Amino acid sequence: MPHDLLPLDSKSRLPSIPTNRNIYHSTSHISYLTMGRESVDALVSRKHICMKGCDLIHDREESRKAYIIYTGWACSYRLLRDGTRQIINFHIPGDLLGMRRLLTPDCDDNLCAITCLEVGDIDIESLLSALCTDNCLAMSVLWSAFRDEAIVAQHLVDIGRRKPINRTAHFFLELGARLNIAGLGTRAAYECPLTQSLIADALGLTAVHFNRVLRQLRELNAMTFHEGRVALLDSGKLEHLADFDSAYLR
Amino acid sequence: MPHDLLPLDSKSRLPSIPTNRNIYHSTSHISYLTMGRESVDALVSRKHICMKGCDLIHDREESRKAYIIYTGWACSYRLLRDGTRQIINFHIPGDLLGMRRLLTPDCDDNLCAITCLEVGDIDIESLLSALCTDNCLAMSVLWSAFRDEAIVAQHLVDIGRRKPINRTAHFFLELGARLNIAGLGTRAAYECPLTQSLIADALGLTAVHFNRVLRQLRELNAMTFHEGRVALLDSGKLEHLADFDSAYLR
DNA sequence: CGTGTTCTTGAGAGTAATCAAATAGAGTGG
DNA sequence: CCACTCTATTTGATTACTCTCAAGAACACG
Repeated sequence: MPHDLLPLDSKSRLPSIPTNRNIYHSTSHISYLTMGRESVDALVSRKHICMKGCDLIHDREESRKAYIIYTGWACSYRLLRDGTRQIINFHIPGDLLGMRRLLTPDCDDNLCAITCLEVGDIDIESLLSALCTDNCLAMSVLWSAFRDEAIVAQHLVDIGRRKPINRTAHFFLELGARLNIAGLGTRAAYECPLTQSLIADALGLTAVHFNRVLRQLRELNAMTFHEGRVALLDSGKLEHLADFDSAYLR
Repeated sequence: MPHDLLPLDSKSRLPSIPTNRNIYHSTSHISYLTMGRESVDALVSRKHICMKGCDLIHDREESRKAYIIYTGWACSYRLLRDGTRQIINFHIPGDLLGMRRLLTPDCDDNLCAITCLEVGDIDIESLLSALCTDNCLAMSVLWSAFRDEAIVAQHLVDIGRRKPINRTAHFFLELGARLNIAGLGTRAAYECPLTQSLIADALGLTAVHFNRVLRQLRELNAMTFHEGRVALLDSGKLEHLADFDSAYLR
């Protein structure tokens, strides 16, 4: 057993979980996801295609637009002075992008298309005025903001306190759960157009070391990531490594 | 010169910053901070005191309250199965707490009082109904959510890609800037009731190593942290170490 | 068939964690 | 006031891990 594997019995330290939790949750999940979507779609002024590798929003550039992804993957990231990059979040179809520019238009995040991207453009001015009259929309945007914050906070915990192998297991489980909610992929496998280098930059590792971690996971028969396809061979093992619970995604 | 100091000339890689940025920003800052505050205060059903070390919100417990801090410090954190802790954010007077429970009531974050805390209780149900009628309030809550997300994202970049000394410099600058906005502390010094252990848990370091980093900063004559007081001896040096820009806090 | 990118593996260096122990301070009760 | 306890801080020595550098393999693309 590798050193990084947490002992199973330490699970007992977790506080017990109220049984009504999931019921409460699945209802709020469905309503927030669906109720705002129509209002958002109504705001889309035009669709456009963004080629792979292009920045949707570039560092500090004043932008009067937000976006919703129809197809393709994107990521938000920040570049440091020493040339390294930290990826803050990956974005998949259905995600709202650039909402933070609504109120703080000069935030530092860059937004980049990982694959060729089909997005709907949302004009910030009309979004702002729509927020004032459409409560469904406001709640939906608020919900999306809280969800993003939850994902980033989870990501922070991952990088700050988990070892690379646990971090990596968590990453692939979270991504799988998100794709599942978006109707992409199955419980056992999904398409993932990210390079090892991109994921390493999200996990705070070097690409070289991330590659070694992937090998460890492969040798444990826990999962594989090959040619843009993730196969979750043993979700139980992965969930144990990752200490994973998908509740925060809903 | 220590190895961790970034060369000054690498600054040139940063894209240029539009000149109108600060003007735009200071206006939006003032309006969002003030305009929602009255609406929030109107929602406070009662004040209460939370003793140092007590949890305001405990892991997964169903809570129907959010809070606003009047005096004292708190932190949101998550515990891992192996007993380690990651602090997600520190909270100072004026901050809204537990807003995420509004829409996702079972999130994992714990909220703990670091000092004796004086908070205003906000009932989630009345907040939800108020949001539907009061646009000032809705914008204020949204603004607070985006700001929290920005802080956490910044924190993520810090932990993921910056070395401990740069991370630490960034932490103390950010904290100083936030306290300044809240009307606490000066540009050169501020009171900070956190222990080294707490800060280490926020920065993803061990307390031992954080202590060594503090010594490095002291030996550089950049800053000191002693007996609950932070002195920023050389902000220029610190800002250079941290690559810091406070725009995201406004 | 070359060119560039991504992936993979090895070897060595440097950094942060761990383990251990001493010091300093705050608070308590005799 | 002083011994005692508990926590926080400080320092040293050692270990383990992750990064860096380097180079080869696999693959896509024009």
